[in-house]
Amino acid sequence: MARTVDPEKHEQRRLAIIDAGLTCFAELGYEGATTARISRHAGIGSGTFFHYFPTKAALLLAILEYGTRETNDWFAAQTGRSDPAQVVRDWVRHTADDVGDPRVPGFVRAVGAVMSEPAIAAALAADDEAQRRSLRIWIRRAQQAGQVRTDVSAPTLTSWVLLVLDGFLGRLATEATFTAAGQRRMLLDTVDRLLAP
Amino acid sequence: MARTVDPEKHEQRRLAIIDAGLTCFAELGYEGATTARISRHAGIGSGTFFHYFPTKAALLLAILEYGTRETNDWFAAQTGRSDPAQVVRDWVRHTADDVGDPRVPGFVRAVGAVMSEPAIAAALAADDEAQRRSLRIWIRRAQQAGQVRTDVSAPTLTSWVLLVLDGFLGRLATEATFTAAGQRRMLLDTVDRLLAP
Amino acid sequence: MARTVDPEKHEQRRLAIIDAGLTCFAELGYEGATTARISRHAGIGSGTFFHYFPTKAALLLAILEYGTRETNDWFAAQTGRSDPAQVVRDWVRHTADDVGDPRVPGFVRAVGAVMSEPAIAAALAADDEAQRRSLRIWIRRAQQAGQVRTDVSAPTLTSWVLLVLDGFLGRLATEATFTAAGQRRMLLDTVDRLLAP
Amino acid sequence: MARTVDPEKHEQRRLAIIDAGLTCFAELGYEGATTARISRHAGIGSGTFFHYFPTKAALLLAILEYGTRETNDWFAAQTGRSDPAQVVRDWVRHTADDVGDPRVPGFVRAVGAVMSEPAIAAALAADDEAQRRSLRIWIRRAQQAGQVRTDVSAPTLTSWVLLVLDGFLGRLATEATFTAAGQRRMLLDTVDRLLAP
DNA sequence: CATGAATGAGTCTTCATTCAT
DNA sequence: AATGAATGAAGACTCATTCAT
Repeated sequence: MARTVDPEKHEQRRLAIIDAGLTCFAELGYEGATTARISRHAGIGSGTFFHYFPTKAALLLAILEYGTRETNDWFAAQTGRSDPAQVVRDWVRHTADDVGDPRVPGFVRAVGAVMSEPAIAAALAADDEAQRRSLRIWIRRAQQAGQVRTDVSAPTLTSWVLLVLDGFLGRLATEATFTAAGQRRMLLDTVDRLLAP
Repeated sequence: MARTVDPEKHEQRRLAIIDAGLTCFAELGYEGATTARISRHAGIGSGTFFHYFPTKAALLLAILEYGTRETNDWFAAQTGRSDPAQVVRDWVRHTADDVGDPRVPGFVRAVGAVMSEPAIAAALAADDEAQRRSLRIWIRRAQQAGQVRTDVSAPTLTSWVLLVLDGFLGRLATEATFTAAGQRRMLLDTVDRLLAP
Repeated sequence: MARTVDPEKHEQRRLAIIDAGLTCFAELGYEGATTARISRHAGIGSGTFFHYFPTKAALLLAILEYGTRETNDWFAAQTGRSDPAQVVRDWVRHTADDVGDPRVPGFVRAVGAVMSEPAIAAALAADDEAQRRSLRIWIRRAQQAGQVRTDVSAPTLTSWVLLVLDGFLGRLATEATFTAAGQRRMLLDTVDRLLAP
Repeated sequence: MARTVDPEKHEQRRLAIIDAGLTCFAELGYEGATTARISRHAGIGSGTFFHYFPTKAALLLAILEYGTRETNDWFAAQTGRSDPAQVVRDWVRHTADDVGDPRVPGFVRAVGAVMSEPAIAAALAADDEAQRRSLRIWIRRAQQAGQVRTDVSAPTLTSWVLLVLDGFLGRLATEATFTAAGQRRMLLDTVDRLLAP
């Protein structure tokens, strides 16, 4: 009996749709990116889309979860490292690399507009929470190691590191001359200044 | 011949629509905020909206221009001051006050997603440019006065101050516990650290 | 006690609106001609329109009735003439002159599209009937005088004269090179051929 | 991979919409015929309409082009005939048959009012030009064969034959007692009189 | 499973008409 | 009487989602 489903091909297509969604959302915004256009971009029929995602919002959710998982994976890989301040710096660097993908800033802006949907707001919050939780751990350790200022609580410092990364993303989307590569050193310097004891 | 227009009432209503637009855009996003809902919120009929703004996009533009004008007015009022670093700090404080209006962060996110419309993208760029141009002048003066570091060019420093303010706005929208009032001191401290020689 | 109404001015304005309506309907079609535009064209406020005509359709009706009255007046002025065939020819010539006004063909086309409104269909029928009734009398007399063929009934011949005039109007609207002045002689010749015994 | 399109059914439906459009435009005028009503008449959903025609104007255009193509086909089928005057008469008869469809006069009137749309004006002009061009050829041949008068140029005679046909259509729409069948003989006689040397 | 045609709810926008001044 | 701001009903068109093939 032949397998009618090829799980590998299925996953491949799923990723193709996620990729197309990232691109289209970034270029056109959430509402501007029609399921038909995303489907065409992914090389599938307009009805096939709904074999992979029950709704358009579900695709957005999947993209967000994908990002959350990557965050978790990255931090999981740092387990056991001994220089906490360096882990924080590495995370900043890692994020700066991620947003080298020119679609990311556009995507983030696109998503910002759909927070009326509770499911999406929840996913965004979960994504943020994932970053904050992991990062906070290392910041606290860095404080305990005397590498980072202690006049401000670890949760607050964490928010401020994320704040700088958020702003970094925003500038990339706003100023044409502001590039991830060109401003990377300044980014690290700014975070250092923010955290310096 | 009786005058049928009461210019005062007209301006009042125009402002009411702008206010309703700000609220609705912030809560529902640009696409989510229907003209019908904005009209209801402003207490006018659905057709009346179009007596004040020819299109929905024009309302958004008007809100943006309103903000740009306020920026220009604020900087115009600083002319002649002698402590440039203090002007920069005052601007940061002023911005922090503005975003005390809880609608502002939501609005900014909402708008970020509509950059497909060239007219809106242009208005956003103009708004950003207005801030950057004025702020840069004072930052340069602060550099010349030795109040601010000179290892980074004034335009870049300007971008980074705006980056912090952008990120500040973003955090307000993302983290429920992150409030403008509570983080105001930290904001000023961060900008000080960013600019310190 | 001052007269608040100046009947002369009132009639003047009424005619101005009728004229503006003729122009706008001709240029833009019935639906395309908004009451606002007609009012502006007539030099009055958009609300004033409705002091003179209760609805937009009523304006169209008034224009049609104006034409009907002119037709009746013209025929009334021919009473007592002794050469019936010449009266018919004069009517044709008179009509050709009327449609020299370049708005007339456009207006007729515009009106053709609104026959769904029963009131307008009735007015158009009345206008046509007015022409047919008067013209038929003279055609019958011309038959009795042996000036016009008798193998076809007077009512039918009347319809065919009107048919040629209708077609004349249509060509003016369709062919740019077909002008009232240039085709006038041909028009009379064609009617002569149509009626020749 | 299953074919999801049945081209036959697609064409069938397209024709159903064209037919419904013809009926609705004729009865209600261009503006009066809403896409919703046309869709209901064609037995399809209101959104389906736009799978077949991108705009309402495009439907009108399609109907007009359909007529133009029929005209061209008819004349193409006459190639090689030896009695040019008879071809002209046949064309007149053919047209009279076409307008036996009681929707045609209404449709023509309806369309006359939409000449503000340049695309539609162009299609109407193209349709007229198609008729004129083909008809002119045969009229010129008839002149050369001595069957038709030569005191008037072929283009002008062509316009006048079309004028009579236009007027015929108009009368059908205006006078209830004027029928295509009843006036057919008179139509041919009138054209004969118009063209007689 | 894949497809794309079909659907209709929902959007922005227009405009005849009303009415307070 | 004149004005033009206000109104809301209605229309063209879009698009997420369904379903027969």
